[in-house]
Amino acid sequence: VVTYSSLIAGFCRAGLVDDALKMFKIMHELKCTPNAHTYTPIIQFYCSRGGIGMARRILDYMHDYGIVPDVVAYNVFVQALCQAQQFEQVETLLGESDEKGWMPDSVTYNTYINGLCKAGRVEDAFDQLEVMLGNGLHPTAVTLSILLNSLCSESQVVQVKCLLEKSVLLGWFIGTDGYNTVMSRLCESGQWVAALKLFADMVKKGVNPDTQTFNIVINSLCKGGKLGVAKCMVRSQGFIAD
RNA sequence: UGAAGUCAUUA
Repeated sequence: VVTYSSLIAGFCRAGLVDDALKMFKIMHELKCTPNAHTYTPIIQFYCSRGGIGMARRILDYMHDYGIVPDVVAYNVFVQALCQAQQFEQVETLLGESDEKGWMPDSVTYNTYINGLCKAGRVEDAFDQLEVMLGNGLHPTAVTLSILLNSLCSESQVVQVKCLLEKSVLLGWFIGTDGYNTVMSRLCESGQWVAALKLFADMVKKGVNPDTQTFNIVINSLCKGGKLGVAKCMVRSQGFIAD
């Protein structure tokens, strides 16, 4: 199964569904039973091409044939629903999760929250965050990055600073990814001074900048013509340029 | 599972 699932994933990634589907035939001949890993890439392929109906049919098929779709399979589907802005469908799907035998995880909610944010429904996104927390799930680095990202595009630096402070009170740890998100929003509006301040902030708090952090800052310095400072940054301790 | 599939931020 692992061998064929890997092949199927590879074909799907390359856009070659037909070849992927041929693998199912071979598996059948070998009496090799597909599992959720086997089907998920196929579901994702159709989802990425707007084939939500097809994806749904595959999920139903799996269910009928006793290959219970797991949380990853559903997460792929949730993302497609979000991209199509079919949020009521997401609600329905989550509501039925119990009887369908799966439990939404942090990726499920991250996907949903991100979809709502991107659709401009930030209030709803925060409601879902509450639901997520109510289900005993902790916000991950990705959750925070999603929220910070939307707050940065919605409002101004001041409010983001508030969130950075509040995050400590809430016990949420904003790490490298969270800072990267905020800094890239700042840089995109040419606020490289604020970005550099934040850079200093994170170092002070013991959050280690990674290669992406440096790239974000260096990129904005270059765009702003601050080539000297940019060159300095490249020579920084612990930075591995890529 | 220490082998396969899903979410955000830079280029």
